[in-house]
Amino acid sequence: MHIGEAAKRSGVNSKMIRYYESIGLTETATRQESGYRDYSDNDVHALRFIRRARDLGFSVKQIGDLLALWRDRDRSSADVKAISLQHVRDLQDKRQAIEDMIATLSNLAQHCHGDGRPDCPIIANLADADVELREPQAESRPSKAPIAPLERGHLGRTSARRA
Amino acid sequence: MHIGEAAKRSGVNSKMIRYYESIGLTETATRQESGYRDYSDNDVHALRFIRRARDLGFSVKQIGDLLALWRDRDRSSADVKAISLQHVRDLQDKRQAIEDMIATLSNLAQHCHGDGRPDCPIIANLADADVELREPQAESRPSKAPIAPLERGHLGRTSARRA
DNA sequence: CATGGTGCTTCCAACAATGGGAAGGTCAAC
DNA sequence: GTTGACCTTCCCATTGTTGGAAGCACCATG
Repeated sequence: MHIGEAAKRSGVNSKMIRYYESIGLTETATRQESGYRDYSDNDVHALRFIRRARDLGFSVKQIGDLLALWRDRDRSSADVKAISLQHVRDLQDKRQAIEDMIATLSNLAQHCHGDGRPDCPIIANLADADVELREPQAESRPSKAPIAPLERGHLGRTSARRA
Repeated sequence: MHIGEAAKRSGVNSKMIRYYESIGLTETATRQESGYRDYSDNDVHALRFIRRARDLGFSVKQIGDLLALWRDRDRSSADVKAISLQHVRDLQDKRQAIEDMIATLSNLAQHCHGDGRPDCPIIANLADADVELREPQAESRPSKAPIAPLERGHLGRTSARRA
């Protein structure tokens, strides 16, 4: 079948199929006389594998490893599990980083009137980290370093809403 | 002060300072006769603002908006809040996507022996989404679509561990 | 047969944010 | 005067994906 059909069946679009081939993630597709790439059901199967792995957030590099293990009938499930668990740890780290951001920002936003006036604890905090939120309480701890430095790196365009 | 000093004080490295200027996020730095960029305490203040906003996961675009509001003495806190809350929602979406991945993958991993044998529910599921995990229970619902399609887009190199 | 239209091909660019590095200029200290 | 730290600009790489242009293949209908 042609690449378009393979794309439809696998859920990986033509562009990406070619890309995956170009980086060696998939094997070089056979060609018809026309020059068109030719795909088998097996190829589609592999593409779906890739698609699912991507949906689980595996990197292309990791998927390469997983594909190799998939093809290896003598694989150890331990190897697969190791890759997966490492990925889970990475995901947990990301989640933690995001949760910290959410916590800080929600807290700041909660204390923002959100009206026509300029006073805003969010801006104030960005402008000067020493600006603390004053809870309607007694204690006014001069705590520094209010915002978690956390991980550097800032999550790609993950929330690419398919508008 | 020179860019290196500004970098040290702001927590934004020289490379990024120049980048932020190049994309118009910060104003064009004044130059000394030598051609070196010259920074004031105010400039450093702005850079720290940017740094904190980045730590909260705001995009450069959003930071541009926030900076404009910061400079605008007549701003409405509502505008700041709106940007922030939108960002919180984006973060929550990302968190949700990540949590779904974690849930699926943890579940699969939990059912993987992780020994020397090749049998592996993780690989099996990637290879064929119809492969369901059989809980030691009675019901065997033929549920399809086990893995959430979720958002496309796959979180940048967020977990860039500072080794 | 000519003409479309659709799908395929390759190649190049862009995105976001950051880092690495080359080739060269400036400045201060020695 | 030379060394070394710092600055300058410019290009490249990253990650995964998308967009587009220019050109060929194929199949339809007029």
